[in-house]
Amino acid sequence: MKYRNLGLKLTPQRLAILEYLEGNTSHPSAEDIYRKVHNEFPTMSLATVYSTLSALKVKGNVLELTVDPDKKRYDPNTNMHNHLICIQCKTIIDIPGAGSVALPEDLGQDFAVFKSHVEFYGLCPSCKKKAKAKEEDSHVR
Amino acid sequence: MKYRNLGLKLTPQRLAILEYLEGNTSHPSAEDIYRKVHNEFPTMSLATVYSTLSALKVKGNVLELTVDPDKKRYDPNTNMHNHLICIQCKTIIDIPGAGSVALPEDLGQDFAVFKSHVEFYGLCPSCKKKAKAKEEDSHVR
DNA sequence: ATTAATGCAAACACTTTGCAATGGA
DNA sequence: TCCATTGCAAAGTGTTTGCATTAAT
Repeated sequence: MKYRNLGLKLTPQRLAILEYLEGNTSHPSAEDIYRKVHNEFPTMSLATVYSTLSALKVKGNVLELTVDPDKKRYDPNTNMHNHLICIQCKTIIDIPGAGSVALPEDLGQDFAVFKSHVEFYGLCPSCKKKAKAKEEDSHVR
Repeated sequence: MKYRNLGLKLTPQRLAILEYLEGNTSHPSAEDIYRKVHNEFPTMSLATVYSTLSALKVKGNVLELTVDPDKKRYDPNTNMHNHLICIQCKTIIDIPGAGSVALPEDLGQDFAVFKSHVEFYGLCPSCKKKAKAKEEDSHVR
């Protein structure tokens, strides 16, 4: 099975969390994960979610995002990518972008940069469409 | 006086906070601000710090940063700039960078981007120097 | 005189911890 | 069997809120 080599004991709880996370691009919080997995697994506790996330983070199988001012979000996509935060609906959307952004030239010597992460603040496709429709509507009136 | 046009009542507490923030590049947390200002102003309460920060944020005089996983940090520099988080000493350092980073070309139509913020993860000048010294030391041994 | 701001304490939200019981390896 | 993991509850942070008092305008 695909999770065999994680170096973690594969409890049913962990499998349920891993399955929920697999390919998930919704950047769920611990609470989000708990709610979902709790359905199929009523005995699951929130502490277990936190402990599993912590273990996965250490193993490098999950990224802890600090894009939400209220709570940590988790991302099973550990490949380098960026995020757009929709200022309207607050959705967090993956934005491809492999290479690390470069520091301004004159600073390159002073710092060592290992990775970078870009937060775009704007409108997601859905909210952009709505805003455009609203704007056109106001022209007609 | 320079804070007259904020549209806020200028209480001594607020003046003390504004003065502490003026030109400050340390990205302090609410607690940091409280501790400092509490010295010269023993009656100052933490709730007042939070309420003042909230008012300043609304007025656009302070930025609330979400770069620290543990707490919010505040930045009186509201001009567009980026940040480097030193993975060694955890310091947050301003990195110039005016223009908004561009989205990947093929996504430009779907999204609307108003601003962007780059987080660089690496070593600050001081920690880079230390790391280099240590490395050279190990060559000699 | 009005009305917003203060300070305190209580409430809240998120996350971590201690520990006995459980169950993978 | 052994030791990591679970679930629960309690505790720990950071932040917000309610409210009577105070003070800026």
